[in-house]
Amino acid sequence: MLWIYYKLQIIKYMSFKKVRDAHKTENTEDYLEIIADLLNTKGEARIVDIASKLDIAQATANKTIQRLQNQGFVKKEPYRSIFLTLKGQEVASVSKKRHIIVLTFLKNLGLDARTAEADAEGIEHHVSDKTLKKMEQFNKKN
Amino acid sequence: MLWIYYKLQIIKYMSFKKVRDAHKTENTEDYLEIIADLLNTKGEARIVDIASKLDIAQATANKTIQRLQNQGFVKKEPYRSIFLTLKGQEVASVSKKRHIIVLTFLKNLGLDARTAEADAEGIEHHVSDKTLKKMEQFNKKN
DNA sequence: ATTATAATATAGCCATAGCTATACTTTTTA
DNA sequence: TAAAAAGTATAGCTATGGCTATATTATAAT
Repeated sequence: MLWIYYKLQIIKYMSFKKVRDAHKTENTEDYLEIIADLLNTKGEARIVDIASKLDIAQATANKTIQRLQNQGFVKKEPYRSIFLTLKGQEVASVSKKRHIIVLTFLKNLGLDARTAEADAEGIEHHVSDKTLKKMEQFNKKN
Repeated sequence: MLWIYYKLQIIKYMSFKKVRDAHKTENTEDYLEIIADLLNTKGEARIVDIASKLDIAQATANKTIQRLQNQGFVKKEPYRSIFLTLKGQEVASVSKKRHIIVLTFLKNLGLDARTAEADAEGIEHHVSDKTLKKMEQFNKKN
């Protein structure tokens, strides 16, 4: 049964790359989700609000928005509010769905809203489609 | 009930900082866990092995090991193998325990070993103590 | 013992995501 | 409408974690 151990080890260490890849998209997803939220609730998304929600400096938010624009997720004119491109909308939509599934799952597991929300935020970017499905199944049962 | 929505929003957005903090320690935890593993199985931990397991260049591993040494997690002499300080051992130990709990949890949820391992790797760094306890409870039931 | 190979270290590059400080617009208010 | 406040942009800094290329050292093989 030693080979099983080694196989597991190999699988284990192959996953580090996946995690690194997830990290690259994580920030992007957070921004796009927040922008979509702001557009829905306030009607417009501005740098200040994003910075405030992420609890970062406005300069940092500004810089990231510029990157998102270069990468085609977002459109904006100087000193104006931010819009999502189609590409950006798609990412935001998928992210939001995933977020809700993970959040509901954690609540169903017995966690309070605060903890569920905090952990969901970190976990959602690292959950595969397979795991997401299992969480959905669990949610239906509960 | 609108205030509940707003409260949830506030909680939600306060958690971004926690996630960022987790990211800072994430890489450290992965390294220390791997080093502990290598010490247990091979008897020594070398840069090559770490780089290979993480699937990164040796130069990258080397640089990070230097940071870990500066931060007091690790000790090593030039061209020699790596040892964990007490501080490093503690982090590795906690990380490993957490990893096993999350991994077991995902398997109990019905996931195959490969997926469980891959997702556990990403998730483990973002799971609070409360959630970890719920996962342990779930594991005991199954 | 010398040479070849493997491992480690270093230099220098890139991108990201933070920050503060400062400049510049836009909006609000008096 | 002019001044104050708010919002945005930019410059320049830090740290991290990737990379390649190139030393340098240690180990293995001949």
